[in-house]
Amino acid sequence: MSIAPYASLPCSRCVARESTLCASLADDDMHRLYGLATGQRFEAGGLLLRQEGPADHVFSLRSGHANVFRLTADGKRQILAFLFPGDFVGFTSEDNYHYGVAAITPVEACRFERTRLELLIEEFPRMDRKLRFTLTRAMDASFELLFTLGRKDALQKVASFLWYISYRQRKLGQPDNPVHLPMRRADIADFMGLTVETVSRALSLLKQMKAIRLRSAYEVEIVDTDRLRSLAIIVAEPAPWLHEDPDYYPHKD
Amino acid sequence: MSIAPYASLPCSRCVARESTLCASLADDDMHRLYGLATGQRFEAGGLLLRQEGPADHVFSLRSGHANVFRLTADGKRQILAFLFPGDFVGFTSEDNYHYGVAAITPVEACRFERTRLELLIEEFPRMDRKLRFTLTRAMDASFELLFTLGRKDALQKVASFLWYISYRQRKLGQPDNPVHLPMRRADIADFMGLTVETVSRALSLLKQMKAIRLRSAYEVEIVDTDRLRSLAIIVAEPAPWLHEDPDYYPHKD
DNA sequence: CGTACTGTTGAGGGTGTTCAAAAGTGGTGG
DNA sequence: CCACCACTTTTGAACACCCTCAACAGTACG
Repeated sequence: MSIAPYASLPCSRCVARESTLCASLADDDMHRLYGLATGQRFEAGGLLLRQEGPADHVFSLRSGHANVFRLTADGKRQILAFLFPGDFVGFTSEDNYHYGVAAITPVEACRFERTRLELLIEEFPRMDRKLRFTLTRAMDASFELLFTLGRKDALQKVASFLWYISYRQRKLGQPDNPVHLPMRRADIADFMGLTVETVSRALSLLKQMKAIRLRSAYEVEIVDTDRLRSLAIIVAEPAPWLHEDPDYYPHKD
Repeated sequence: MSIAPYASLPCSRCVARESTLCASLADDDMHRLYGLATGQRFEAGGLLLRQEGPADHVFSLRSGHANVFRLTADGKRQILAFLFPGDFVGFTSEDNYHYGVAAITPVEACRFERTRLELLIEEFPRMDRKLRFTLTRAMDASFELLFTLGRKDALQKVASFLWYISYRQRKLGQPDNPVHLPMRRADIADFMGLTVETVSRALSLLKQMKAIRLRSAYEVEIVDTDRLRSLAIIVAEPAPWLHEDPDYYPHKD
């Protein structure tokens, strides 16, 4: 039985090809990973992973945006991360997810069964390494957010957020200046540990300070880059969330 | 040249033997890892890693406690994690550490050069896997902290903190009830995004509620476990409205 | 054009911070 | 052993920032 040529796989034209999971396989091996993938589409609001559900799947985003969130019984929500094309999500050390993942725009994703994926990884140790590097990046990003939540005021938080989204756009090869926000104010608020009103006020203040201009509620133009950066107290460039560039690490594979 | 028998290595009696890095090697291979290790001691306050310094080393804690912190030029500090015996620290995707690591009690640690460690890992792919699992756990813990910082009030934060330390003690095989705090109030405050005064007030309130008793400033007895747990909101209750969703997987293809 | 949802703006109140001082703790030397 | 000192913790009071509640404005969609 002959193997499907790489060029015939959707993977050959997928944004995520160079990211995380997929990037660690050579063209000739891609069909192995593709064979495990279930393509899925979600409407905005659709749930990729359910909080408290069995932790048996992993997703890789091909297009669209999603958020990783955590809810309590009393209705409080904390968004733990925003997912962009190329990101993956679902690895956890728990038996059940302690977070949910919801699409905030229409999403296309590849779903993998974790047990079968782990078997494949065992066959291709390079994947192990790649995943480790990506998780290390995720930890760096998480530290960044921890600092933001713990030690910045509302204005600094919102400035940091805009800076972060701008950065993510650039990492996807898009222009970084008109910042397009795929999420609602409520999402921004739950990400930064604020309320919608405070987020709105902070944006108005940034506008009034002439640091930004609001083309629409979801389209932000950065006018004064220095001002915004100094407000964000960016000690370090926010590490991309679960997204990998050309290997930084000293040892190539 | 003969190989040192495992029993003669300090590793055979080390707390960290079953943790992270070290656990992924068989007894007969331990000398390889040990050969890369530089034993180091730090007094309380000593710096294992310097924020902004070159990211070229990794530490594994054999004894004592440390914190991972981040400072800004204006003096604000956020503690990102507390380290216990068996923990390791130092992997990052950046060229320079965006955090520092300081001993809060006397610390014994093994220091590894990252480049040489990576070479060893390449030889023993099991280490890659083990590190990945450990990093996944670290991400879970980080998510937990993000939720705490973003969506809990002062009392809940301090309750969560006590619960966490109690948990860490249990995981080290120690009794979990008299909670011994190796860190100062300022460390707790900088971990939970509060001030020392607020931490102190929260502890006094917990004492007044008869949830805890303060044997000394650093020795906390949990009197009312249920009360403390419910304040900490440790496990998010399964949100009912999430389980009603008819189609978990909206679109198959 | 009406409806529902989302975002913005305003006013008042609560929680945590800031500033300040007292009380507790540990170490050193007389 | 006590006195003294430096440091940490606790407690108090006033203030600031963000949240809550509320009303209004903007936008999308039928």
